[in-house]
Amino acid sequence: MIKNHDPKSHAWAVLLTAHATLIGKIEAALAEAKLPPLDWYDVLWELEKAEDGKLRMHELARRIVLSRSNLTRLADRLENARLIERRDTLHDRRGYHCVITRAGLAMRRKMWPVYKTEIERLFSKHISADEARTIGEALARAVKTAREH
Amino acid sequence: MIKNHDPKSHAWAVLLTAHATLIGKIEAALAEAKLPPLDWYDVLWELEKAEDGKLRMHELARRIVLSRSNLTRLADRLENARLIERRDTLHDRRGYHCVITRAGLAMRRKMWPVYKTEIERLFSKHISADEARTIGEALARAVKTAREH
DNA sequence: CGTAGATAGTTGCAAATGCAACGATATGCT
DNA sequence: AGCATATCGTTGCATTTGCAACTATCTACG
Repeated sequence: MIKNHDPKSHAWAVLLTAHATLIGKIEAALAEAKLPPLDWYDVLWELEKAEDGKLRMHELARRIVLSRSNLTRLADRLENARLIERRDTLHDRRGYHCVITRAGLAMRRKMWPVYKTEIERLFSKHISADEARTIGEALARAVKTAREH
Repeated sequence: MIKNHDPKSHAWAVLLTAHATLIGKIEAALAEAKLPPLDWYDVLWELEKAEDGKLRMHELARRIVLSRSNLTRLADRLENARLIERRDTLHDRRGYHCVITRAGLAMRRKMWPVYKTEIERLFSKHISADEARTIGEALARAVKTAREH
């Protein structure tokens, strides 16, 4: 099979359509299961992984790759749903800690099987472990340098 | 370096952050250059590639992975900017052809160098041709099967 | 033919997003 | 100490998105 595209542009193009297609399916599966959108999962999971289940707003925004103002409102929604709380920080009165609640932990746990099933069905099933390693390493390099500056 | 993540979940996670990070930078570069957002590029490019520079709405939506209703409004914006036109189809009075205009071709050509530079700077520069092939093939497989059903 | 159901595309409305501006606090420099 | 500057997070506003409902047309089938 002959491709008249250079492999890098092709990879980029496919990355975009893969992202759009798979995210669409995953959001649909979550909605179908009456669960919140993927955004919420990301927040909950980052908090759960973090020391003491808490992070500063700006740090959380950085980790889930979201603008600050958008995180403010995403956090509002999660706080309304009692899945996280905002607590004053001790040493910087400008900011807050986002803290995951017990209900937040439970929700994350409830979302995971649905999410996981979709990742496997749509993604993992179709790629080998070697390919996965290649993808992970290559993209991690790109992200790393994109972030540095 | 030891990872305690399986390579596939890791690849998925990195894919998401890479997408978010790089798209953010690319949109910023386009805005900086006073050019329209990436969406517009996708529409223009699909039309330009298509036979006679035209496609049915639903086909265009499918190719750029966008819901129909969102395409309706994206097309409205492009039509207002005179970059595309909607023309009645001969054989199906329900639908239209989206046709790229001369100005649309020019705009696509104007956006490309900016887009291309960013793809290279943020993506291509950091991956080898082999890695690119692996990424392209693996993700294409995933997209293909995700679309089939 | 005529009707039932599918398909094309648009629209209304509620929710989410992006951007710039803002108040508050922290930091650095003289 | 005192002032300029940077950072933290939020807010207002205009734009974009997502979903369901809707009109119009097409297709299939009795």
